[in-house]
Parts: sequence; C-alpha cells; structure tokens
Amino acid sequence: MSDGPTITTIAQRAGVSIASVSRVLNGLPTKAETERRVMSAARELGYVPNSVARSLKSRRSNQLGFAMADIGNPVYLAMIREIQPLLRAAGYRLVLHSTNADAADEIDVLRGLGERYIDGLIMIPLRVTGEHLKMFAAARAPIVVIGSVPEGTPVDNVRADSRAGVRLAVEHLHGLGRRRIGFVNGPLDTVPGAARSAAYAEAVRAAGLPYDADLVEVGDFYRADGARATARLLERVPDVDALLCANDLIALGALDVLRREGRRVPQDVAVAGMDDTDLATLAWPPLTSVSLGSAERGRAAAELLLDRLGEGERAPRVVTVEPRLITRASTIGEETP
Amino acid sequence: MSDGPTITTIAQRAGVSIASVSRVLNGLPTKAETERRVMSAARELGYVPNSVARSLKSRRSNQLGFAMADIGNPVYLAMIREIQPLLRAAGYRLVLHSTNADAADEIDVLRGLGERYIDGLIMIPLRVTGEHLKMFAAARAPIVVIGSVPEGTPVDNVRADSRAGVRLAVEHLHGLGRRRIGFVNGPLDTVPGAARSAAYAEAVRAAGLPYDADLVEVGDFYRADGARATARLLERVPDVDALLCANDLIALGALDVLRREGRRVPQDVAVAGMDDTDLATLAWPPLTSVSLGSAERGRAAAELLLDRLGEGERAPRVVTVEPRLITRASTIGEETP
DNA sequence: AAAGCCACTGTAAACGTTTACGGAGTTAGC
DNA sequence: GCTAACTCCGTAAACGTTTACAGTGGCTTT
Repeated sequence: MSDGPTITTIAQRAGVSIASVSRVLNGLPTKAETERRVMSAARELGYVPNSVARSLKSRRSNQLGFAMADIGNPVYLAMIREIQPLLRAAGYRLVLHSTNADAADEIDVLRGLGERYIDGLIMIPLRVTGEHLKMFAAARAPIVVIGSVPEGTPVDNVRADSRAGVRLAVEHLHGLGRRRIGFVNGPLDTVPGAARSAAYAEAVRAAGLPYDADLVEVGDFYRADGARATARLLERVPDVDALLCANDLIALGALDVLRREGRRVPQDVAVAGMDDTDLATLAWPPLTSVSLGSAERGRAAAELLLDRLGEGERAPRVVTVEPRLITRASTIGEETP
Repeated sequence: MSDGPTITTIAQRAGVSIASVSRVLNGLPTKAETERRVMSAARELGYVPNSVARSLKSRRSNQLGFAMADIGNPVYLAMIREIQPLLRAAGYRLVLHSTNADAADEIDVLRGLGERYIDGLIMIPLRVTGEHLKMFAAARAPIVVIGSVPEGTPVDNVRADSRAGVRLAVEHLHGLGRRRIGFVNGPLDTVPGAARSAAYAEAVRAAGLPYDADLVEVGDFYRADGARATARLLERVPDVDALLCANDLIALGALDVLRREGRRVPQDVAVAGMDDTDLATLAWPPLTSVSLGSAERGRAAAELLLDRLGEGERAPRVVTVEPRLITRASTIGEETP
C-alpha cells in the first residue's frame, strides 16, 4: 500500500501478462474475459497509471509552461485566466514560472525545455537579449513569445500594437482639448517601455503638438514608481493638463499623487492608462485605458502553441492584437452613460 | 539534432560507459581524465539531462501542485506570490490548477497525486465533501489544505480565523456608533461562507446588538453578486448604517451600489470588507478590511509542505493565522494620517 | 614474485510504461 | 484432415536515467 500498484501488480492478480494489462487499459481489442479480470483487478487495487513512466515512453510530458515576470501583474493574470482552461481542455497541465523579470531566470526556463518536462512554452520576456535568441533557435520544443521579437526568430509571436494604442490615447486626449500631454513611462530598456516611448513621440507629432522632452518621465511599471515619476513630472511642468501612463499601475500611482496635490481629475488633469486591467474599473475616478487585449493575447498564444503541437513543423506565425480605447471618467468626466 | 543527446551519446563520443558519464555528471569521484572527456563531450553536444527519466528512477517529480478555485481571485494570487518563490528556492516547479470551484475538478486533481507527476499538493477546496476526505486519506503524497478541515483528517492544515476576524470588524463598526450592521455573505455551503455566517451572528450578539436575519444577505463571492445582494439588502432595510462584506470583491460591489444610490461612505453607511486584498487600497473610498493573512497562509502552507517532504511521516499539523483589522476611509472617513 | 588492496570503470538491472514480434489456439477453406 | 488465416496473448525490448556489483589494472606489501 505504501508503494502504489503498477501494471505488474495487476497482471499478477489477474493472472495475465503486463502487455495484456496495458492493452486493456488503453482500450485495445481484447477478449471479454481478460478485460473483465484486468478491469476488476485494477479497480480493487485502486490502480492509477504512472504518468512519469508513460511520459518517458511516449516522449511527451503533457505539460506546458508559462513564464512571465511577475504573477501579481494583472495583465499576466488576465492571460493566465484564458490560457489555463484552453490548455486543460487540450489535456495539458500548466507549469508556472514567475521570473521576477530576471533574464537569467528566463534563460533557466528556456534551458528547462531541454529537460523535457514541458512540451512547449509561452513566454513573456521583458527584455529580449542575444542569449534569448540563441536559446529560441536551439529550442527543441515549440515556443510562443508574447511581445515583439526580431524578424526571423523561429518562434510563434503574439504582439500588442503599442504604437496604435498610444496613438488612440493621444488622439483622444488631444480631441478633448488637452495640449500639454505628459507621458509617464516604464524602463526604456524593456520591450514595452521602448515601444511606447517611440509611439508617444510619434503620436504627439501626428496630433500637431510639439514634442517636449520635459513632458516625459520614466519610472518602473508599478504603482509606487508611477506616483514618484508623476510627482517629478508635476514639479517640472506644473501646467500639464493630461497624463498618459504606460500601464494602469502607473496610472493608479498618478491618481494617488494628483489627489494628494488637490488636482481634480479630469477637470485639471485628464489621466489615461494602458492595458485596461480590472484595476481601471476599480480606480476612482474610473480610469480611461487603452486595452491591448491581454485576454486575447493569452488566448492567441495558447492557440498558437496547441496548434503547433498538433501540426509539428510550420513557418512561425505572428499574430497582432488590435488595441481599443476604453473611455471612462478619468478623461471624460461623470457624463458617462 | 532533432532528438537530443543522451548519456549514451556522450558515452560514445567520450569513449566511456554510460555509468561513468552518469557518475561524472553527478559529481561522483572519477579519474580526472575521464571527467575531462565526459564534460567536454557533454558541452559539445549541448547535453541537458532528461528530467522525466530521472524522475522515473528517483520516484520524485520535483513538482508540487497548487489547486484553487479561481486564479483571478486576489486572495489566491497573494498566496501564489508567496508560494512560488519558496517552492522554487527548494528546487520544485509549480503546477497550477484552477478548478472553477468544481468539486469534480478538485477530485480529479487529487486523483492526479496517484499519477505521480507531483510530489505534493496545496489545495484550497471551497467545499469539503466526503469524497474529498476519502481522497485525503488515500493520498500517496503529502497534502496541505488551506481552509478548515475536520478534526483527524490526515493532512496539514492552514486556517484563517474567520470568527475572530468577523468579531474585529463588528466591534470596530459598533465602536464607531453603528447599530444597524448588515452582513453581505457568500454561499453558505462553502467553507468560508458557513464560518463567516456563524461568526457574524456570534459577534453581533457579543456586541450587545440583537441578531436580525433581515440584516443578512447572501450572494456569491464576486463583485457583481455583491452589488446585487447589497441592493436587495438596502431595499429591505433602508436604515442600515454599516455593511460588513464577506470579502473585498463583495465590498466593491457594495460600494458601487451605495454610490449609485447616492449614499455617502462612511457618513451614511460604513463599509468593511474581508481579506484585505490589493483591491482595498484601490477602492474609493479606500476600504477598511479584515486581513485574514493570505500571504502568511500561503507561506505557511508552502513551509508545511516542504517540511513534510523533508521529514516524511509526522503527525498532521494545524497552523492558524491571526486576523488583523486594517482601518481605512470607508469606515473612519478622511481623517487618515 | 605472489598476494592483497585500491581506485576506477563497465555490465546489467531497475524505475513503470508501451509495443513489435512471434507463438498458441481456434476457425475456416479446400 | 491439412493448411491458411485470424485472434488473442506473452516475451522482450525500449524510453533515459541511477546504481549495485563485479571486473581490471596498477601499487604496495610481505
């Protein structure tokens, strides 16, 4: 009882060979009598197949990995919520890796692919280094990367269109008559940070406004950093009349500071976030935010991975999810329907 | 290249036996020359050990499971954030199961223990059925249950003290002069729902107030349900002057409804939640909430599990985490320091 | 110079499955 | 009644490791 029954145990009890046991358990054609004996022996013993042995033989672990920087981030959470049921329905278990945005940890996870404990991986690297690219190329199992990856990288790729997203937000704020539109960004050496930085400069000019470096402040992608960055920006440019924040957490920090300083949102300063996480509806005032389709991206990644596991070799695909602007009181005030 | 190198490949290239290769790779004493040859062969081939084969031999998967109802719930999230790094530091991978509060799914996960793909499990069952107990007793790997479990169940157990928590909140509201304290609960057939229901009745009486069934409303543990339940309660008892909500999501729903109906918080109705999730600081006004120590419970569960994996047989332990009341503007108003 | 010892290495078995192959028994065909 | 064909089953090999055991050769010891 301490060591569970195996097909050998069943075979002994049923008086047949282990091959017959395996055949019965896998539903291969067998004489009714044999099947009956095996099934009842299995039931009496409380047999459960050993998935490790099965994996060794089949060379498939039935596990897929998901690696992201920080499971506390609601964006990743939204993705997991889509991914988990899809994988589960396809018969895969989910192995979770939270890497703290540490490149070495990410490389470790990629190395893990070689250990064969997962059949594939969905990864969201915050920064893509040469090491990453080398591992992608050498990987012996399919990888889907969420976030942009250089042309020609042999992985499936799901992208948000930060550029279009930032443009939507800037146009919206400009359309509301705002002319001093600040931008509170995350680190410039991250994939989203860099993309959004370039997109902001472009969008501002496209709206016919001058690009003013003083209007841009950089912190990290968390609430407290957002608050600090916003405070610096307000001190430098007191007459700012709108703030675009590179994600919702930063925007929450911005709201904290504006409230503390007694500036009214949106009358004095309109605020918009990005990612349209659940937080946006919780904030006060509710936060206008650019949805970059977190759930859709998660779903797309899972579908790409499952698809490739089914099909085997195939040219890498790129899926781009379109952004949408969700307007709420933090920019348009209470007149919400 | 399509099929990775194994120790056999290395053995051939290095001109030694697979036993020697294994010994070198595991750091057992070997002649320097042999070690050199094996190591360089391994490096040239880009060898990565196959963890499945290793698991089969060692009978350990180096994976631990975490099963909860819904990964979107911030309480579970807070737990995972504690659990994941601890397990990782101890050399275990985390396999995630989101069961949608479906008892059959939970049983499936428990059956999975027999498949040996995890060495242990942390589980948060919303309801504990006889089937659960049977599986707990028959399990061939250690289980830690977060949430109460009957006396004598052979699993380690981490509990929140709902009773003390509810009492803290009721005393707080009573101390603020509130006399009509409503209670918005989740389903009574769940572990926390039942516990909090009993605790509310007890706490109200202990405060010297009459127990009034009209003041209690039941929904589910989500924001929208909380809003609906609150609306029903307000209609039935318009003069309620405080609301205790069985979790923060319900409390957010309550705030939504109160705002919509134009009741001021906390002047007209004081609101308190439970769990003290991140949401509490995001809400407007910031939400007074009873912390049931989600992070601590996650940490305790991980420690119990790791401990038992180290020690082997041992009497089941019960760890109870003390609640704390975190007061914020939703009960005490703006006069916050 | 024979015996014993030691350090190192190779052979083979084991972990629990799946599956190719061939043998035994049954039925059918002539 | 003999062969052919078919059904069912058992033996054994394989998946990639780890490890008990025995073997090899060189040294030391007497």
